[in-house]
Amino acid sequence: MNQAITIVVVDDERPLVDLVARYLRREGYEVHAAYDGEEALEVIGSVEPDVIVLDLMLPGIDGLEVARRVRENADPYIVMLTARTDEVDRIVGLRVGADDYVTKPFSPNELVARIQAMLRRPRHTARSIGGVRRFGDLTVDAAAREVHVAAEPVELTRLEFDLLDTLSAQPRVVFSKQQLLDRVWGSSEYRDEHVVAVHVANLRRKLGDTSDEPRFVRTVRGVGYRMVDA
Amino acid sequence: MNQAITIVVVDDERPLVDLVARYLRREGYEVHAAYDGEEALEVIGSVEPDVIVLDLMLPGIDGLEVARRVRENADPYIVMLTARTDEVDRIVGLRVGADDYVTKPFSPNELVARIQAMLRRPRHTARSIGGVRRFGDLTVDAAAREVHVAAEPVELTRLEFDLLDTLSAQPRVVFSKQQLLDRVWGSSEYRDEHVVAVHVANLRRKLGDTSDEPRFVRTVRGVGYRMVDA
DNA sequence: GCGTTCCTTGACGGGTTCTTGAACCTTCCT
DNA sequence: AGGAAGGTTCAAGAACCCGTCAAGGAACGC
Repeated sequence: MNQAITIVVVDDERPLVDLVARYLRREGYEVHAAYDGEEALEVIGSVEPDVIVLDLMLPGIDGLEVARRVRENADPYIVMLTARTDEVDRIVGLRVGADDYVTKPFSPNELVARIQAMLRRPRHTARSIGGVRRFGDLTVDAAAREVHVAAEPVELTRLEFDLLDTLSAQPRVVFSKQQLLDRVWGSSEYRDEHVVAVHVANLRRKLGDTSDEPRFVRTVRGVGYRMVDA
Repeated sequence: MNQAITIVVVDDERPLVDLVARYLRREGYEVHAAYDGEEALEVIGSVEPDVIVLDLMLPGIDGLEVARRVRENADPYIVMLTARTDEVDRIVGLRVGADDYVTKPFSPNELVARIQAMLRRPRHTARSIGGVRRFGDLTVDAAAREVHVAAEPVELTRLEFDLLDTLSAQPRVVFSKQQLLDRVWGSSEYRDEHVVAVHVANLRRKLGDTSDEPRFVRTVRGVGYRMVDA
C-alpha cells in the first residue's frame, strides 16, 4: 500500500473521537485527532489530510470557521458532524463547502461507510451536495441561483450566473465562445464573441478571481473557457 | 462556542414546567423556565432560544399572543401545549405559526421525542405541519387555500394564491416567469410574461411585503421570483 | 341584465444590465 | 525584434427589466 489516506477527526467529545478513530484505522486509514478548533488547524496544517471529519459545534473556533480557514490553502474532503438536521441547512445554507454531513447520534460504521462512498465517487460528483456544486471555497447553487465565495454571498447578474452555471455544470470541460453564446445567450448568430470575454472578466472580478492564474474560470487560448477541477 | 440548543418552557403549572425541564436537561439542552406571558417574553428576549414550549392558556398575555410577539423579531420553533383537543385551538394555534402541538396530559418523554424529531427534520419540512407552510409570521395552507400574516387572514384571488402556493412549495428555488406561467396559468404560449409581475405586485401588497427588501417573495432580476427561506 | 371582482394590457419612469468600441497587454509565430 | 492574433480592461450609451398605475374587458354572482 502506497501512502495511506490521511484523516483528521475533530470533536470535543474525546470518547467519540477515539471510537471513530479506531474504526477508521481498522479500515487502513492514517488517523489524527483534535479536540478543539485551534488544535484542529494545527494538526491539519501539519499532516495535510485527505479527509476531515469535523464537528460543527466546537469550543473556541467553531467548525464552520475551521472549514473556511482550511480551504484558504487546501481542499480536503470535509464531513460535518451536526447535532440537529436544522444545522444541515446552515452547512448547505452557509455554503462553507462541506462534502457530506452526518447527524448525531450516528454509528461509527455509518460514518466509515459514508467516507468510503465519498472517496469512491468521481470527484466532481462527490463535490456536490444537495444540488450545490463546490470548487474550493466557491459554491454554486443552481436551483436558488446563489453563489458564495468563502461563505460570503456574491451578487451576479443573469448572464454572469448563467455563464458560471454552464461552466460549473461540467468542470474541466472546455467551452468555445460559440458554445457559450449558444447556451447562455440562446443563439450565437450575429453576435460578437467579444461579449463573452467581457462577461467572463466581470464574473472573475466578482468571484475574486484574477485573469492570470485564475482559481475558478480558466482561459483556453484560441478556444474559450473552462471551469477548474471540482 | 459549544452553545447547546436552548429551550424555554412556559406554563403556569410550575410542577409541570419543572418536570419537563428536568427531562430536557437530561438530553443535554439548556432549559429556561417562565410561568406567565410577561415573564416568557422577558426570558425569550434575553436568551434567544431555539425552541419554545408554550402553553396556550396563560395568565396575563396568553400563548397565542406570546407567539405572535416573539415572531416579530425572531423565528424559533414553537411547540404549543393545549388543554383540550378542541379543533379550534389547534387551528388557531397553527395560524400563529406553531411548529407542533401537544395536548395535555402528555408524558414528558413524548414531548422530548416530538422536539427531537422536529429538530432532526430538515428545516423547511419541519416548518410545515398539517400541510401548512410557514415563513416567519406568514402561513400558507395549501389544502384550505388560506393565508395568514401575523395570525390575520389575508384574502387572495385565485392567481395570487396559486402563485404563492407554487413559490412557497419550494422555498429558495427560483422560478422563471415562463415556469410560473406554465404552472399557475396552465400554459405559457402567447401570454405576456408581464402579467406575472403585476400579480406578484398585488400579492406582495396584500402580504404587506415591499418590493425593495421583500420579506417573502424575492425578485431575481432577469429571471423570475423565489420564496425566501422557510 | 347589472354590478362587482378579477385579469390582462399598455404606458411610463427609474434603475440595472448588456453591448460596443477602443486601448492595452500577452502570447505566439515569422 | 516585429507583427499578428487573441485576451483583458474600461467606459459610455443603448437596451432591457421591473414596479406601478390605470383603463378596458371578461367572468361571476345576484
